[in-house]
Order: sequence, then C-alpha cells, then structure tokens
Amino acid sequence: MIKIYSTLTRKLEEFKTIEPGVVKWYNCGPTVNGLMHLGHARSAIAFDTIRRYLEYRDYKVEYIMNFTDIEDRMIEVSIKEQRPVLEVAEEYLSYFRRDMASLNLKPATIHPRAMLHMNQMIESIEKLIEKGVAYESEGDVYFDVRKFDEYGKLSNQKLDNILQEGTEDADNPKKKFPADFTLWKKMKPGEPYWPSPWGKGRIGWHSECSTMSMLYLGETLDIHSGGQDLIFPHHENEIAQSESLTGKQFANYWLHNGFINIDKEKMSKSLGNFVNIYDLLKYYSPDAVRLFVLQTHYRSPIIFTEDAMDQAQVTVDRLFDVVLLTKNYADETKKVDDAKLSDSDKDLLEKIKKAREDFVEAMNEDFNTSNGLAVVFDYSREVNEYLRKAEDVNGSVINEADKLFDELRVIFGLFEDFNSYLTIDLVEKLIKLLIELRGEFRKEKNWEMGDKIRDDLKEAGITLEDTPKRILWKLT
RNA sequence: GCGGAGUUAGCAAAGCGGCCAUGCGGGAGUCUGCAAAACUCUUGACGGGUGUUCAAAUCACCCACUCCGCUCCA
Repeated sequence: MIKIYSTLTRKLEEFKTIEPGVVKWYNCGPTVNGLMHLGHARSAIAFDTIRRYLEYRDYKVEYIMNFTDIEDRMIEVSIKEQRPVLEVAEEYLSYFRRDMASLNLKPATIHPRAMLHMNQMIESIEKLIEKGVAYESEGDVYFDVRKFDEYGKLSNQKLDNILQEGTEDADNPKKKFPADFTLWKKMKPGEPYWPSPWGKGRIGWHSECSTMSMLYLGETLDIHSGGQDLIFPHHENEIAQSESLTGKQFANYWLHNGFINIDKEKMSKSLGNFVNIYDLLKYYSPDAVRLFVLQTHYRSPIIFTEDAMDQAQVTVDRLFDVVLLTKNYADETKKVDDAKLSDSDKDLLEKIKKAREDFVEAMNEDFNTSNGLAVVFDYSREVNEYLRKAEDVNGSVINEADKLFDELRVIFGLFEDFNSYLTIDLVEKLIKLLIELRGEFRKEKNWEMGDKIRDDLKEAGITLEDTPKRILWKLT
C-alpha cells in the first residue's frame, strides 16, 4: 500500500486512484522566461522519480506538465529583449527541453502550453461568469473569492487573514474585494493580446492549469503537484476556479516539494541567487545532481553547497562502479539452477529478495527516496562482497543482482547512458592493445602466447591477418 | 500579525516511543609486486530546559534560533 502526504489534509493518506491502475497527474511546470535552475530541477527530479516509481508499481501514469509561455514575466522579458513573446518562449522552451533531457527527466505524456489554449480558457471564464462567481470590470475579469466558501482550504488560511496583508494588487479599485484574483487581464499598449468577449487582453496565470488539466485529464485529478511556493495563491486559486466550475473535488492528492536554499536563503529568480542547470552540469554529472536531490525527502528543504554536491558526485561514482561490475559478470543466458547453488549464491539471492522488499517498503511511505537509497547502498555492498569473496561467481545469480540494479536505476533515473560505455571506440582500443601485446610476444619468439591471442580472438569473432607490412583485423 | 516546516555526529540526511539508518569524511585492519577498488571493524548525534513514561532523538509544555508561505517564483 502506497501512502502519500497531501497538503490538503496535511497527513499521510492511502493512495487510491479514481480509475484502477491509472494515475491522472498534473504537475505545474515552469514559466519559460529564463534558464532552468536547480530549484526547477529539484521539483522535476522529485516528481519524475515518484512517477517512475508508480510506473514500477504497474500504474499507467498520465503525466501532464505545462509550460507557462504567456504571463506578465514573459512580457517583461519580451519588452526588455525587444522581441515577440512567442520568440522568447520558443527559445527558453528549447533550453528547458535540453536541460530536462540532460537530467534524464522523462518527457510528460503531454506538455501543454498556455498560448495554444486561449479559446478553452476564455470558455472557462465565460462559464464562471455565467455561474456568477466571476465578474467583468473595465475589461478585466476577476474571480469573486467570497463566492467560494472553501477559499483558503489548501493553504489553511481564513479569508480574513489573507486580507490582513492583502494579495495581488489588493488596492486595485476594479476589484470588488481585495483578495479577488485576475482571470482575464486587459491589454496595455504594446503588449501581446488575444480577442475575447471582454475586449483585447490575455489570460490570468491561474487559469491555465485549471483549464488544461481538465481538458487532458478530466474534472478530478488523482495528483496535482508543484513547488511549495505555489500553494498560495496559485493552487488555492486553481481549486476555487475548478471546483466552482464543476462542483467536484479538483484533485485528490496535493503534492508539494520543498525548496533549495543557498546559504540559508531560498534560491529564486527574484533573489538572483540561482544555480543554472546548464552551468552546474559543467562540473557535475547528471547522475550526481539527481542523487543530490534524491538523498533528501522531497518535502524537506535542501541547502545547496559545493561540498554536498562533491559528496554526491563521489557517492554516485562509487555506486556506478558496482553496477557496472555486476553487469560485467551477469550471464543472462542461464537461469538460476537451484541444484547448483553454493551457500554464498543462496545468500546473495536471499539478499536480493530482501533488498527489493525493503526498497518497496521505503518508497511506499510517501516516496522516501532517502531510505530507498539507503537500501540501495546496503545492497550494493552485499553485491560487492559476493563479487570479491565468493569462491565462484555464478553468472545466473549475478544476473538476478543485475536485474534489481536495473529496476533501481530506472526508478531513480540514474546511469541512463549506461550502454554507451561499451562503444566501438573502446573495442578498437582493446584490439589494438592485444595486437601490440602479441607483437611483444612474437619478438621474444613466444609463439605459443602469440598464437593463443590470435586463436582466442578468432574464437571471439575477430580475425587477425598478418601481412608483410602490418597486421589487419576484422570482425567475422 | 496570520499560516506552516525545521534544529540529528566533521558534512549531508533518514528515523518520529524501546534495537541498525545510510552516504561522504576521519582512524585501524584484511587483501596486495605496485596501484586502485572493495570488504571488515571503528569514530562520533539527537538546539536548551521542564514534564509524561518502566522506557523519549521520537510525546507535551516553555525558551532560543533557522527557514518557508501570506508579492512573481519549482
């Protein structure tokens, strides 16, 4: 049984999907007005890993992650850089895709973009006005939060308290009530616009996620996720809009990841203290970044330091060593034959089984990757011990160990470029080395060793031809 | 002011009533022609106080400090 902590109830809940075996999940993606930074990456890696785990547990995950490409901040960049919003969006979107691929983040089932869903959003706003929960005011449209009784339920705040400090331009005279939020924003001169029943303008930020999630996943989602900073007002507003529209619960589980801090201060665009993924990957491997993030539970804050990143790099490199060793000694052509097992074989098989169970147990508890990794480290030590100390290495047993490593690395998204380690380039180097060694033996008239190398290579499918000028080799 | 999270060994980070985390690092050892790796043992922790309990890092209360949200942010 998988347990999930939901922000809405503030406790662990048993995970049950609406439709058996299918997870409908909407994750709030980034605004593409800049490069992907470690904060985005933390969120993306955490949820990517949870998604991979759910898939491992045989769920079909319909994972939608949007890109916000039309919004105040997009327009700011557009004006600053003197080029159309669409062009800005395209550029940063391509950088995001690049960085996401570098971090081995699985693409979402669909990555919808706000700009391409204007009509649907306008329709949603019209319906909200028809229902009497939204109103037009001088070309703007606002949501009337007093019409939604449960406003504040996600962020656990009462409307009175929200009002104390006010919200988004609280003193705006066009609003009936200070906490009302914008659904449609009238254009200002020079800004991009779309036509609507209320005149030229653009969508308010909170509309896109409601509209697009319902469009692709239906009126109630299993999971809705994002960074903790989105709880208020973004997700609160999404709930207000969506539930007013449908009368149904918008999402059953609300997941929010913790922040990355630098020097005890939140990493954010507004503070300008963020670490770009593109730059970070010049110094650390993608695996190190993933491990760095996953060592901490997804809801806890992470303090970024170079020291911690260095540690993650060392750790992941060592883990890779044993995974690679295991792969080298695994024999997938043979099945485990109970009659031929030594005590150490049986012992390892037992440990593999136990590790798999312990791992599942750890992850079932609100996706505790920290404990999950502890299981992996214990397990890798056991495999190392076997590989180095067992009287005979049984290829079929090691193959079982390799299978578990494969399962684990797929879930954590580690060592994806695994197969590229055995390249034709490496084969060439090895063959040249053997030819050189054989040359040394022949110089010493050690024909026996020289012939052994030639014969064994032929056995392996590589033929050497001794010609007067040089030695040629070919794959047979 | 309101709402929330936290303070665990040199560093990172789980645990959330009784026993082990785990990773990086430090020390010793095993192996060993050299090197590297690995394995074993070891080091060392629960912010401060007061309670509850047979038993507390874990529960309650108080104090101190930190961070986050209430404004664009993952």
